[in-house]
Amino acid sequence: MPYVTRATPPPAGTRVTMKDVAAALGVSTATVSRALQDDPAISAATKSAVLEVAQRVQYRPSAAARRLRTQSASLVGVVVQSVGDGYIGDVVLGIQGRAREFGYQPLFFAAEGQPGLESEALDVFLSEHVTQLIAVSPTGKPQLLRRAVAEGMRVAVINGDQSVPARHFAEVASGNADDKILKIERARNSPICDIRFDDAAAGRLATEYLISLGHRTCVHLRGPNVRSGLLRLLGFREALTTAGMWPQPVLSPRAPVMQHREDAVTQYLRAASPPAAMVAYDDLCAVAALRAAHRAGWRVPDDLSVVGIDDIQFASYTNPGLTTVAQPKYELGALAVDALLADGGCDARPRVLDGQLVIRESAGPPSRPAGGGREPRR
Amino acid sequence: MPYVTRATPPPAGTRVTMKDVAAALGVSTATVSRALQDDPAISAATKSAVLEVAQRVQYRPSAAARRLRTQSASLVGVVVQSVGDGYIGDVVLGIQGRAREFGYQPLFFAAEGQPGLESEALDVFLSEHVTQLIAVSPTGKPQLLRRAVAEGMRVAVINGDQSVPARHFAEVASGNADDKILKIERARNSPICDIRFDDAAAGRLATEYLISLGHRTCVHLRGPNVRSGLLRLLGFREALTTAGMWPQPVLSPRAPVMQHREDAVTQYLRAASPPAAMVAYDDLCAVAALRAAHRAGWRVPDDLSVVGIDDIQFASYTNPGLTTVAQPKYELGALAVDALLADGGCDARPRVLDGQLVIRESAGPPSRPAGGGREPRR
DNA sequence: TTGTACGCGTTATCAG
DNA sequence: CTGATAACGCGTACAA
Repeated sequence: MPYVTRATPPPAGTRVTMKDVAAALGVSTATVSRALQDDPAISAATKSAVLEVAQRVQYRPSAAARRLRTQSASLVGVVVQSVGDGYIGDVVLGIQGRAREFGYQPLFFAAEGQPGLESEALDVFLSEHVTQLIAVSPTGKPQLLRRAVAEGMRVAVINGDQSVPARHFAEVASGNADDKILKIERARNSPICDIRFDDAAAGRLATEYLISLGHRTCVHLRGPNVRSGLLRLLGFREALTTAGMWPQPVLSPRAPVMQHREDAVTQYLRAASPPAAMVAYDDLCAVAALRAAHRAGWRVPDDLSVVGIDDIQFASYTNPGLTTVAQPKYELGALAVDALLADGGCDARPRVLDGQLVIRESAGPPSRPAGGGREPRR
Repeated sequence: MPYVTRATPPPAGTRVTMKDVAAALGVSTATVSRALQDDPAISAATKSAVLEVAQRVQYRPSAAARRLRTQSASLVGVVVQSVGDGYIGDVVLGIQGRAREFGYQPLFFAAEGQPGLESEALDVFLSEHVTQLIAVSPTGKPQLLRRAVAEGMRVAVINGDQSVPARHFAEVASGNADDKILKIERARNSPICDIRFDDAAAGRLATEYLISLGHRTCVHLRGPNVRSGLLRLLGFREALTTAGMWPQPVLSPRAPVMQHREDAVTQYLRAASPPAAMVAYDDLCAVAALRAAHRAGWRVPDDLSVVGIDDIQFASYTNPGLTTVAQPKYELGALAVDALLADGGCDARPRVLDGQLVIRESAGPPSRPAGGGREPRR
């Protein structure tokens, strides 16, 4: 028999509604509705008939009508800071992929760190009946999040960060101030679920890898004054302490921009002598180190081993390819959705995910066989 | 007088509707509706009163109800292929920024090149009453776009590309086959508006820059077998022809992946001698060239000058910083919105935007002063 | 200038 | 198992 005759597509603007489907079968719209949502109280025969017709006439439910009727949206709002920072991509995919499994649709909004845009994002979400919100690495004030919970939204934060006083870094870099750090870790906002990367563990892992390669001198390139920066430094120190190699130098760029990072590394390299090893706050910092080393004529990894953290998109394209601790980006996104939607979204326990070492070419054993500790010769 | 008493936020789930606002003022919902949309037939007094109350009780219009009533959505669907390829970010911003000016909200969908996802994206858009669609550098079959126009959507394509036979590249690289290229350029889909980067001009600009620096030997690193690749090669050839330097070598990686690109460059470098110059298909190809040069011990830009095209996010972080022809990414996004929304969206003329040279460190004059043409000494 | 009444496409309740 | 009916929140033609 010939292929099903496709109804000619409606003249651009008209919609096929349930009424049309119902009329085509001589049943009521209620029946159609029931068939479409697998209501048990319906005969198998009519159900399949409805499904068949709906398919043939290209029926699509009106999200607006459904939303109006049910007063619930199946939408999850997502605020990201900057798109395309090489890290957000897979997180977005994780969110979209998992949300899809729940029949939810993500509604993305790029806030670019502007409070005005954040506020507008919330207005849009509210208008759209969005009740679930995911904030991806929010950097600014927690204003948006507070307002969101005040409006009755469930919110999950992926890698939320917060400023910490600069002196905490100095304390960790020199003395023993773990208790302070832990206190910061407690400061949580209750109706918000935290999904995060284990920064301390990542710092530890990166450092342990360099130690295992035989390095005896290992420097840290600090990140900005935020909690994740502090925790990665903490992990760095822990690994070194365990190995009996603490203390080691901590490089502090004057500002969290590429140029200052390069400067800090350049300055260090001038005073040091190969071979050395470095754990950078993140891949971007690692890239700054790579550039500084290149300019100073140090070869990577022969003279300087560098390990980054994050595994951004570009980590495999640096020169040489960057060894790094990868964030489980897709999973972070997926878990945020789970936190909001699984089991009715009543599970507010924070999730902490471990990183994974990705070995490329920027770190290797010290070129001269590792002997006892070697002091940089001035 | 004390600050306006804020009504306690509704108990999480309840919505403030027009009815509430109307009741608070003792007017009808029609009046409220009119006041909110600047209907001329309303007294200034009641209008301001309504506005004031609406503001105080945190009224937000229900997008769903409005959509159902007006049968139009103020939504623009956006399909991107891969998020976070370092290029999409600013385009997204341009779309969001301009859409906002029209009171439209972008609805993003990452299709990742999977036809299944593309189809689902369309279903979602249809359900959401989306009638305007933007596709950002679609790679796959034009299936999605065809279906979209069949469903009555207006669609704009940013940097749409299409496969071209591999032999066209060979023809351009050797003979004179411009007419074929132009024919390809004609093959357009009518109800679709094309917003695109001028690939040929970019190829020309990159090449002219190298020539202006004094290079007499200038090689091209080919991209994949798509139209943009062909056009950039064409621009490369035009610039060289004008300068009386054609022909020059065209490197053809066996497959459009980083490894093969590196291999192609490595192979060329082995047979050549410094100094040389190269125009890469895009920044990623340029990065491959940088890596190959680094491994072969050639210094950039002293021994090899490299110019990329696109100016992806990471171009300023390569080692050395990449000189490249920047796409006007934000503007591409903004113009796509204009094409759909400005003047009722009846303007289907294609827009072609020029690139801009961004000078960083990867290209410089040949280290030995440029004399007559120098042949690579085998 | 304002109010009344209706319908957009669904789903849920209540009869049958 | 199925049909009639009401209501979700808003915009608008029509009446006042």
